[in-house]
Amino acid sequence: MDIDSIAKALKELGHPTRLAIFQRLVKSGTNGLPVGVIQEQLNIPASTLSHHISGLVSAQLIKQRRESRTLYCVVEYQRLKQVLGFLQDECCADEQAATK
Amino acid sequence: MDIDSIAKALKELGHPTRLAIFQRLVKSGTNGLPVGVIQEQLNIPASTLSHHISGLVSAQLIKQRRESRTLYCVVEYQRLKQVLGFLQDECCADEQAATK
DNA sequence: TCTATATTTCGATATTACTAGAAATAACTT
DNA sequence: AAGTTATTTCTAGTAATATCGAAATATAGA
Repeated sequence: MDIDSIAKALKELGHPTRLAIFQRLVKSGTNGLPVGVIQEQLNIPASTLSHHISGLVSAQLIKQRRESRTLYCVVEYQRLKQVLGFLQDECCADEQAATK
Repeated sequence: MDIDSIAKALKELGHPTRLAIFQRLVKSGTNGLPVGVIQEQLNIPASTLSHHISGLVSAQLIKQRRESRTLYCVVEYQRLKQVLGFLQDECCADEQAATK
Protein backbone atom coordinates (compact mmCIF):
# COMPACT_ATOMS: atom_id res chain seq x y z
CA MET A 1 0.00 0.00 0.00
CA ASP A 2 2.96 2.25 0.78
CA ILE A 3 3.89 4.42 -2.20
CA ASP A 4 7.62 4.16 -1.42
CA SER A 5 7.42 0.41 -1.56
CA ILE A 6 5.67 0.51 -4.94
CA ALA A 7 8.22 3.02 -6.21
CA LYS A 8 11.01 0.69 -5.12
CA ALA A 9 9.46 -2.19 -7.09
CA LEU A 10 9.02 -0.02 -10.19
CA LYS A 11 12.58 1.25 -9.88
CA GLU A 12 13.94 -2.29 -9.85
CA LEU A 13 11.84 -3.20 -12.87
CA GLY A 14 13.02 -0.02 -14.57
CA HIS A 15 16.32 -1.37 -15.83
CA PRO A 16 16.60 -3.22 -19.14
CA THR A 17 18.55 -6.15 -17.73
CA ARG A 18 16.37 -6.59 -14.66
CA LEU A 19 13.21 -6.24 -16.70
CA ALA A 20 14.49 -8.92 -19.09
CA ILE A 21 15.19 -11.18 -16.11
CA PHE A 22 11.75 -10.52 -14.68
CA GLN A 23 10.05 -11.10 -18.00
CA ARG A 24 11.66 -14.51 -18.35
CA LEU A 25 10.72 -15.40 -14.80
CA VAL A 26 7.10 -14.36 -15.26
CA LYS A 27 6.87 -16.58 -18.31
CA SER A 28 8.55 -19.47 -16.52
CA GLY A 29 5.74 -19.71 -13.98
CA THR A 30 5.91 -20.96 -10.41
CA ASN A 31 8.80 -23.27 -11.05
CA GLY A 32 11.06 -20.36 -11.92
CA LEU A 33 14.51 -20.53 -13.49
CA PRO A 34 18.00 -21.25 -12.11
CA VAL A 35 20.38 -18.30 -11.92
CA GLY A 36 22.74 -20.13 -14.26
CA VAL A 37 20.12 -20.53 -16.95
CA ILE A 38 19.27 -16.84 -16.80
CA GLN A 39 22.95 -16.08 -17.09
CA GLU A 40 23.30 -18.19 -20.22
CA GLN A 41 20.23 -16.61 -21.78
CA LEU A 42 21.28 -13.03 -21.10
CA ASN A 43 25.00 -13.62 -21.48
CA ILE A 44 26.20 -11.33 -18.70
CA PRO A 45 28.85 -11.85 -15.99
CA ALA A 46 27.67 -13.82 -12.96
CA SER A 47 28.48 -11.06 -10.50
CA THR A 48 26.52 -8.49 -12.48
CA LEU A 49 23.56 -10.83 -12.71
CA SER A 50 23.69 -11.60 -9.02
CA HIS A 51 23.60 -7.90 -8.27
CA HIS A 52 20.50 -7.38 -10.40
CA ILE A 53 18.78 -10.41 -8.90
CA SER A 54 19.36 -9.14 -5.40
CA GLY A 55 17.70 -5.89 -6.44
CA LEU A 56 14.58 -7.76 -7.53
CA VAL A 57 14.63 -9.78 -4.30
CA SER A 58 14.98 -6.62 -2.19
CA ALA A 59 11.87 -5.24 -3.89
CA GLN A 60 10.07 -8.52 -3.10
CA LEU A 61 9.38 -9.05 -6.77
CA ILE A 62 11.03 -12.47 -6.77
CA LYS A 63 12.19 -15.02 -4.23
CA GLN A 64 14.89 -17.67 -4.36
CA ARG A 65 14.65 -21.37 -3.62
CA ARG A 66 17.64 -23.65 -3.41
CA GLU A 67 17.73 -27.15 -4.84
CA SER A 68 21.08 -28.58 -3.85
CA ARG A 69 23.63 -26.47 -5.71
CA THR A 70 21.13 -24.70 -7.92
CA LEU A 71 19.30 -21.53 -6.92
CA TYR A 72 15.94 -21.00 -8.59
CA CYS A 73 14.39 -17.56 -8.96
CA VAL A 74 10.60 -17.36 -8.84
CA VAL A 75 8.24 -14.42 -9.30
CA GLU A 76 6.20 -13.28 -6.30
CA TYR A 77 2.92 -13.01 -8.15
CA GLN A 78 1.13 -11.43 -5.22
CA ARG A 79 3.60 -8.60 -5.27
CA LEU A 80 3.29 -8.15 -9.02
CA LYS A 81 -0.46 -8.00 -8.62
CA GLN A 82 -0.03 -5.33 -5.96
CA VAL A 83 2.14 -3.20 -8.25
CA LEU A 84 -0.27 -3.61 -11.16
CA GLY A 85 -3.15 -2.70 -8.88
CA PHE A 86 -1.48 0.51 -7.84
CA LEU A 87 -0.95 1.61 -11.44
CA GLN A 88 -4.47 0.67 -12.45
CA ASP A 89 -6.13 2.41 -9.54
CA GLU A 90 -8.50 5.06 -10.83
CA CYS A 91 -6.85 4.74 -14.21
CA CYS A 92 -9.32 3.05 -16.47
CA ALA A 93 -12.32 4.89 -15.10
CA ASP A 94 -10.84 8.21 -16.12
CA GLU A 95 -9.70 6.93 -19.43
CA GLN A 96 -13.19 5.77 -20.33
CA ALA A 97 -14.58 9.10 -19.24
CA ALA A 98 -12.11 10.63 -21.64
CA THR A 99 -12.88 8.56 -24.70
CA LYS A 100 -16.65 8.82 -24.39
CA MET B 1 6.67 -3.07 -27.62
CA ASP B 2 10.39 -2.44 -27.13
CA ILE B 3 11.59 -3.67 -23.75
CA ASP B 4 13.99 -0.73 -23.34
CA SER B 5 11.14 1.69 -23.80
CA ILE B 6 9.05 -0.10 -21.15
CA ALA B 7 12.06 -0.16 -18.81
CA LYS B 8 12.47 3.57 -19.29
CA ALA B 9 8.83 4.16 -18.31
CA LEU B 10 9.14 1.95 -15.24
CA LYS B 11 12.36 3.67 -14.26
CA GLU B 12 10.70 7.07 -14.34
CA LEU B 13 7.79 5.78 -12.27
CA GLY B 14 10.26 4.21 -9.87
CA HIS B 15 10.96 7.31 -7.82
CA PRO B 16 8.76 8.30 -4.87
CA THR B 17 8.32 11.90 -5.98
CA ARG B 18 7.61 11.07 -9.62
CA LEU B 19 5.26 8.28 -8.66
CA ALA B 20 3.39 10.69 -6.38
CA ILE B 21 3.13 13.17 -9.26
CA PHE B 22 1.90 10.47 -11.60
CA GLN B 23 -0.62 9.16 -9.10
CA ARG B 24 -2.15 12.61 -8.70
CA LEU B 25 -2.27 13.05 -12.46
CA VAL B 26 -3.92 9.68 -13.04
CA LYS B 27 -6.61 10.61 -10.54
CA SER B 28 -7.06 14.04 -12.08
CA GLY B 29 -8.20 12.57 -15.39
CA THR B 30 -7.85 14.03 -18.85
CA ASN B 31 -7.92 17.60 -17.65
CA GLY B 32 -4.70 17.11 -15.72
CA LEU B 33 -3.15 19.45 -13.19
CA PRO B 34 -1.07 22.64 -13.46
CA VAL B 35 2.58 22.35 -12.48
CA GLY B 36 2.02 24.95 -9.78
CA VAL B 37 -0.75 22.96 -8.15
CA ILE B 38 1.41 19.84 -8.06
CA GLN B 39 4.16 21.92 -6.51
CA GLU B 40 1.88 23.16 -3.74
CA GLN B 41 0.60 19.66 -3.05
CA LEU B 42 4.02 18.04 -2.86
CA ASN B 43 5.81 21.04 -1.39
CA ILE B 44 9.06 20.73 -3.33
CA PRO B 45 11.19 23.38 -5.08
CA ALA B 46 10.00 24.32 -8.56
CA SER B 47 13.28 23.38 -10.21
CA THR B 48 13.26 19.92 -8.67
CA LEU B 49 9.67 19.38 -9.72
CA SER B 50 10.36 20.54 -13.24
CA HIS B 51 13.18 18.03 -13.50
CA HIS B 52 10.94 15.18 -12.42
CA ILE B 53 8.17 16.24 -14.77
CA SER B 54 10.53 16.28 -17.71
CA GLY B 55 11.51 12.72 -16.82
CA LEU B 56 7.89 11.62 -17.04
CA VAL B 57 7.48 13.49 -20.32
CA SER B 58 10.62 11.87 -21.77
CA ALA B 59 9.14 8.46 -20.98
CA GLN B 60 5.92 9.53 -22.73
CA LEU B 61 3.94 8.87 -19.56
CA ILE B 62 2.54 12.40 -19.51
CA LYS B 63 2.25 15.34 -21.87
CA GLN B 64 1.98 19.05 -21.24
CA ARG B 65 -0.59 21.53 -22.48
CA ARG B 66 -0.27 25.27 -22.06
CA GLU B 67 -3.17 27.53 -21.16
CA SER B 68 -1.80 31.05 -21.19
CA ARG B 69 0.72 31.16 -18.34
CA THR B 70 -0.28 27.83 -16.86
CA LEU B 71 1.17 24.49 -17.94
CA TYR B 72 -1.05 21.49 -17.38
CA CYS B 73 0.32 17.98 -17.08
CA VAL B 74 -1.86 15.15 -18.35
CA VAL B 75 -1.39 11.39 -18.28
CA GLU B 76 -0.90 9.58 -21.58
CA TYR B 77 -3.33 6.78 -20.87
CA GLN B 78 -2.38 4.84 -23.97
CA ARG B 79 1.17 4.64 -22.74
CA LEU B 80 0.10 3.60 -19.26
CA LYS B 81 -2.00 0.86 -20.81
CA GLN B 82 1.01 -0.28 -22.80
CA VAL B 83 3.17 -0.52 -19.67
CA LEU B 84 0.46 -2.37 -17.77
CA GLY B 85 0.02 -4.72 -20.69
CA PHE B 86 3.68 -5.60 -20.68
CA LEU B 87 3.67 -6.46 -16.98
CA GLN B 88 0.48 -8.48 -17.29
CA ASP B 89 1.61 -10.44 -20.30
CA GLU B 90 1.62 -14.14 -19.45
CA CYS B 91 1.38 -13.17 -15.80
CA CYS B 92 -2.11 -14.06 -14.73
CA ALA B 93 -2.24 -17.28 -16.71
CA ASP B 94 0.73 -18.63 -14.81
CA GLU B 95 -0.53 -17.35 -11.53
CA GLN B 96 -3.81 -19.12 -11.97
CA ALA B 97 -1.99 -22.29 -12.89
CA ALA B 98 -0.10 -21.85 -9.66
CA THR B 99 -3.04 -21.34 -7.36
CA LYS B 100 -5.11 -24.18 -8.72
C1' DT C 1 7.39 48.80 -21.98
C1' DC C 2 7.53 47.62 -17.18
C1' DT C 3 6.04 44.43 -13.76
C1' DA C 4 4.11 40.15 -12.14
C1' DT C 5 3.33 35.21 -12.57
C1' DA C 6 4.43 30.49 -14.09
C1' DT C 7 7.78 27.46 -15.23
C1' DT C 8 12.18 25.93 -17.13
C1' DT C 9 17.19 25.83 -17.78
C1' DC C 10 21.81 26.36 -15.85
C1' DG C 11 25.37 25.08 -12.79
C1' DA C 12 27.31 22.88 -9.14
C1' DT C 13 27.45 19.26 -5.64
C1' DA C 14 26.18 15.01 -3.40
C1' DT C 15 24.46 10.59 -3.63
C1' DT C 16 23.39 6.38 -5.72
C1' DA C 17 23.72 2.84 -9.27
C1' DC C 18 26.18 -0.07 -12.75
C1' DT C 19 29.72 -3.11 -14.08
C1' DA C 20 32.80 -6.85 -13.63
C1' DG C 21 37.12 -9.35 -12.04
C1' DA C 22 38.74 -11.76 -8.08
C1' DA C 23 38.00 -13.99 -3.84
C1' DA C 24 34.76 -16.30 -0.86
C1' DT C 25 30.91 -19.43 0.27
C1' DA C 26 27.68 -23.43 -0.30
C1' DA C 27 26.78 -27.99 -1.62
C1' DC C 28 27.75 -32.03 -3.97
C1' DT C 29 31.12 -35.94 -5.64
C1' DT C 30 35.01 -38.91 -5.36
C1' DA D 1 39.75 -34.21 2.51
C1' DA D 2 40.21 -32.53 -2.07
C1' DG D 3 38.05 -31.12 -6.15
C1' DT D 4 34.02 -29.34 -8.81
C1' DT D 5 30.02 -26.61 -9.73
C1' DA D 6 26.87 -22.79 -8.68
C1' DT D 7 26.41 -18.49 -6.92
C1' DT D 8 27.44 -14.58 -3.98
C1' DT D 9 30.22 -10.98 -1.77
C1' DC D 10 34.10 -7.88 -2.02
C1' DT D 11 36.31 -4.08 -4.13
C1' DA D 12 36.80 -0.40 -6.98
C1' DG D 13 36.30 2.45 -10.94
C1' DT D 14 32.97 4.86 -13.80
C1' DA D 15 28.63 6.74 -14.96
C1' DA D 16 24.10 8.37 -14.02
C1' DT D 17 20.71 10.64 -11.08
C1' DA D 18 18.90 13.87 -7.49
C1' DT D 19 18.69 18.26 -5.48
C1' DC D 20 17.99 23.13 -5.48
C1' DG D 21 19.33 28.19 -5.74
C1' DA D 22 19.87 31.53 -9.21
C1' DA D 23 19.20 33.14 -13.72
C1' DA D 24 16.53 32.80 -17.90
C1' DT D 25 12.24 32.34 -20.66
C1' DA D 26 7.24 32.73 -21.72
C1' DT D 27 2.90 34.96 -21.23
C1' DA D 28 -0.23 38.30 -19.61
C1' DG D 29 -1.75 42.72 -17.67
C1' DA D 30 -1.13 47.79 -16.40
